[in-house]
Amino acid sequence: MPTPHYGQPRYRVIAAQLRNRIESGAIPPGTPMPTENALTVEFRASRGTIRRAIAVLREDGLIGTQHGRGSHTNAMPNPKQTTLNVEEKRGVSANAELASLFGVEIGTALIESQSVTREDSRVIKVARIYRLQDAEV
Amino acid sequence: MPTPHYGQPRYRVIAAQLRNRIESGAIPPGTPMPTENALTVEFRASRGTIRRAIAVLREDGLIGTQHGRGSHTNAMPNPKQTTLNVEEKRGVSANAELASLFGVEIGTALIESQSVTREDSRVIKVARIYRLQDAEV
DNA sequence: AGAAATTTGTCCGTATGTATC
DNA sequence: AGATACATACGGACAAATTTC
Repeated sequence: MPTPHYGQPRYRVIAAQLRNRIESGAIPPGTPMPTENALTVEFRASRGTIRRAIAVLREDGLIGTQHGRGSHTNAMPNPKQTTLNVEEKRGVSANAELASLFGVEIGTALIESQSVTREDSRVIKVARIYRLQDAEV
Repeated sequence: MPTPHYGQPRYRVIAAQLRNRIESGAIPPGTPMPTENALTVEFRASRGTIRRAIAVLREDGLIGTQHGRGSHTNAMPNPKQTTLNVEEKRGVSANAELASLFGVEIGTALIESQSVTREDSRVIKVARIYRLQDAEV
């Protein structure tokens, strides 16, 4: 068979279909994936191509694979929806503690960038990062 | 030829040797890597094995590859050495601002975890992450 | 501009090694 | 021990992007 890969290569097309099955819930979290052999039959693709497709899903964290056992869908790390952040920058003066850490005088100008993480609109984490003003992003 | 991969598979051994060449400066940043064909000759390995070794280096960010052109070593993003962190946790009381963000009363106990990033022993970044006490890690 | 050569990308088939059941 | 399933490796073929002539 020739090897024309118009647009998307086969392994990506197969990966997309498998991804669909997982994200749609057809293969629930924690359940085993079909074996490589079964997939070669279903998609009429060589084992190498199937393995590449599986590798894509593994890199994306959708499945895990164990030697001799097989692949299984992962329990999604974020079943709760909308864990997003917003960021905000402002200038602050170094207090005694920060001044000591940075090795500068008290009152030196710092940049504080704050990001807030929410889980279902509830704030669960606030991160503040302090840098000297001269630092390149 | 048989395919015994005692300990490390061939593609990892080859990747390690190439990595050495890059990190030692034998192949300076920004210069082209040997072609896949040249590497198959040098290491007496199949092209597939060579390609896997190259993929390892690419995933590690040491090289870049372009279709039809070849691979080239990357300019290291951090020529400065020792960008490391230390972490430290302590309990704090929510001030007005944090209390407002978390939607709790002023004075509520929070956990502050602080990490300090240094570049050549100089502090360049201080990050503070605040969470509620009930949060799971 | 166009053809040829070079180089990486995809795919197949097969064989063997290694871990698990 | 045997069967099953994933891991590594080889060789060959063709596709696609780039460079060279």
